[in-house]
Amino acid sequence: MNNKQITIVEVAREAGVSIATVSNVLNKRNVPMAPETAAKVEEAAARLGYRRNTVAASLSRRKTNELGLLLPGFGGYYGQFAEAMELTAHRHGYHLSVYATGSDPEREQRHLETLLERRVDGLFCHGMAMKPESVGRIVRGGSPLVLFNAWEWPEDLAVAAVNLDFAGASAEAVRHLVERGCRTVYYAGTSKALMIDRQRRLGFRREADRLGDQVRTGMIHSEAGDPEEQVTTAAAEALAEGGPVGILAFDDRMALRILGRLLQAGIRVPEEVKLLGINNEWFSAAAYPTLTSMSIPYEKQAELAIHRLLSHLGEAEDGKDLPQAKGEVTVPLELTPRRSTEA
Amino acid sequence: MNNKQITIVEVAREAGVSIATVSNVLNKRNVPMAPETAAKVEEAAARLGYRRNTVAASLSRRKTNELGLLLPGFGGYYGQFAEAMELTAHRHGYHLSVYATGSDPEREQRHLETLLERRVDGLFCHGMAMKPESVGRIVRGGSPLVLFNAWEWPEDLAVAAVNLDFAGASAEAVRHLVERGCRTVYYAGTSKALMIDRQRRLGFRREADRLGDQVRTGMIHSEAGDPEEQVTTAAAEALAEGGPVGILAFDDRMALRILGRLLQAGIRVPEEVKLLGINNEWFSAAAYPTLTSMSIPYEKQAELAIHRLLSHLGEAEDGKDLPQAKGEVTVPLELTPRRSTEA
DNA sequence: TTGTAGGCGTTATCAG
DNA sequence: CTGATAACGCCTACAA
Repeated sequence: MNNKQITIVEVAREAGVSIATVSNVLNKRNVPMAPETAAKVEEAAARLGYRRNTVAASLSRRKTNELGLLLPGFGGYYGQFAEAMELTAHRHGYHLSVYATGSDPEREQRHLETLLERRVDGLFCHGMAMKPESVGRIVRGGSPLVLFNAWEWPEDLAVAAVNLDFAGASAEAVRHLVERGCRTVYYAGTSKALMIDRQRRLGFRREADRLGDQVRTGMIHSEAGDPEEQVTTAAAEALAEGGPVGILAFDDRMALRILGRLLQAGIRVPEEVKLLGINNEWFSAAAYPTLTSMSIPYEKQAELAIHRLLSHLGEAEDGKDLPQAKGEVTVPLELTPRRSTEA
Repeated sequence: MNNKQITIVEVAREAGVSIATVSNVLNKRNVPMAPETAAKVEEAAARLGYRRNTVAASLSRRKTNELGLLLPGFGGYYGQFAEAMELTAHRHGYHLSVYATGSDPEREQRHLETLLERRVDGLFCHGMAMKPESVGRIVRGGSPLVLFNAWEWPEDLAVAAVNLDFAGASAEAVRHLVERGCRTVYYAGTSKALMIDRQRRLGFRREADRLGDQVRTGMIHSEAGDPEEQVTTAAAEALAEGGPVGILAFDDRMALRILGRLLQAGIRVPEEVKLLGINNEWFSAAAYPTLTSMSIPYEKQAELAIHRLLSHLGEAEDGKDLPQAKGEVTVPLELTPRRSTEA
């Protein structure tokens, strides 16, 4: 930070007006004013190379116009989502800063506390690593919080929650596989402790139950070892009793890894095994064969979240008339069929 | 921002001391003090739920302890890099905020201006979309700037530049392919206008020249159409005159796409075509066959950059004795051999 | 239409 | 060791 900072005081002196006038001109406030006065100020500011000091402004206005977003990481889905959030926030006049926690409770806590101390106007958290009670203790009385994919979280902790409908997506995926002729369908997940995995299992199970004995199902999780390995073996065995076999992977990354195993085992996709993932990342269209996936409506998610936060701040732009402005919303994914599940 | 904020004034009243004392104990400043006074303050702060207001502190200290990082996006390499930067910054007592520009000059400019107005203590930019003159005009007199992968940029604009040695990596890749028996080697790039692509071409060409007629080379760019398509056709033709053929892709993403095309065309990797990318992203180890790549020393890059910035701020932690603390550094990549280039 | 003055919440300098 | 008090740079009634 420069020591010889130019302030509105200098600009005022240079322009021969008062600091209030400078402030008004520079912030384009609609106070009546002689055009020449404004011009004088503009020119003086430009000549001096004046740059607004937001920290002073924030302190004075008790508002920072800054938002914070906490994510487990920047890669894949999260990165895409962060960009959508950034854009949406800006469209509403806010600046969004993004941080990664690496799913580490300590890093998460540090970021939370720092942002609260910075008095951000709002906070978005995706996949919290900390326990609800700890979050509550930290966040209480601070900036409002909007959560993502927070099923089973206490209502009063956040002003809203925006959840992706992973359960619905899983169900749709199962249907898709069965419609394509799969008599056996596997879900290859990660840890059963992960909430996003639980949601997928839930939808998978629900649809399996609905389908009854039209289809045999199996669920694989990482607690029992390498899921890619397991599902490949399982699929190979099931194949012996008649195919094709369907596999729903936790996400596209896992789908890609499974694809590698299948090819390595000499199993043909989609002829013998049909495979699909979730997230629709770029490589799903690049892989060979291309991977069917469930895509995520990033813009919608972001718009929903920011709208809720702003409406909480009392800045709802009506007109839009989005669903109820607090509580929990569920956002559906969309099936994007590709070669890996073709008939 | 809450209206009924608890300030050190209330804490001071509650503890029955002055605000100066509160400030001292809360910031653990090493002023001599009665332990009981400190305890009283701590307790009062806890009881009242006091939370430090960094914006006021920043204004007063003329220092924010905040750093900003601008990236084209959050995905892949950039995301990994951002995480390393965040961690490194924290290790040095700073908080790093990350922003994506989408390689859009306007978004980039907005972020730059916002961060400058926020008086961040330092700024990191990776792959600027704006022209040097514009950046100079905006940044002048503001927070110090460290650039990444900024070849041919004016010296005085930034306090330092940390560049990846893509030229060297390309050269090493060519050598690797030739050693593995490739008599024809292609570089599949993107736009020739992209600086990071130019660097790769440079190294590729240099090594090709050095090798003389030991090897035939070809360079492909997106200006002439789909590079994945082109390189696949070219490789198929070259194959007719004897293989194996080597392909160095612009990055792992392109390598994965090319891999898909090759497999689709029935070309065997690595038997007929040997393929390698740059960045060593996660999927390079997941693809089938696994992809050879050049990995990036994220931590080193981050440490170098932050160290330079801090040393510019006069906070160099000596001892370390890193190379000269300003100007340009070049960071080498490291070959990570995998199946796709095996003999 | 423009100027004055009192915050905003902390830090830091000096006396006591 | 502790407590006033003047910055820090800007905003915003309220006055002129």
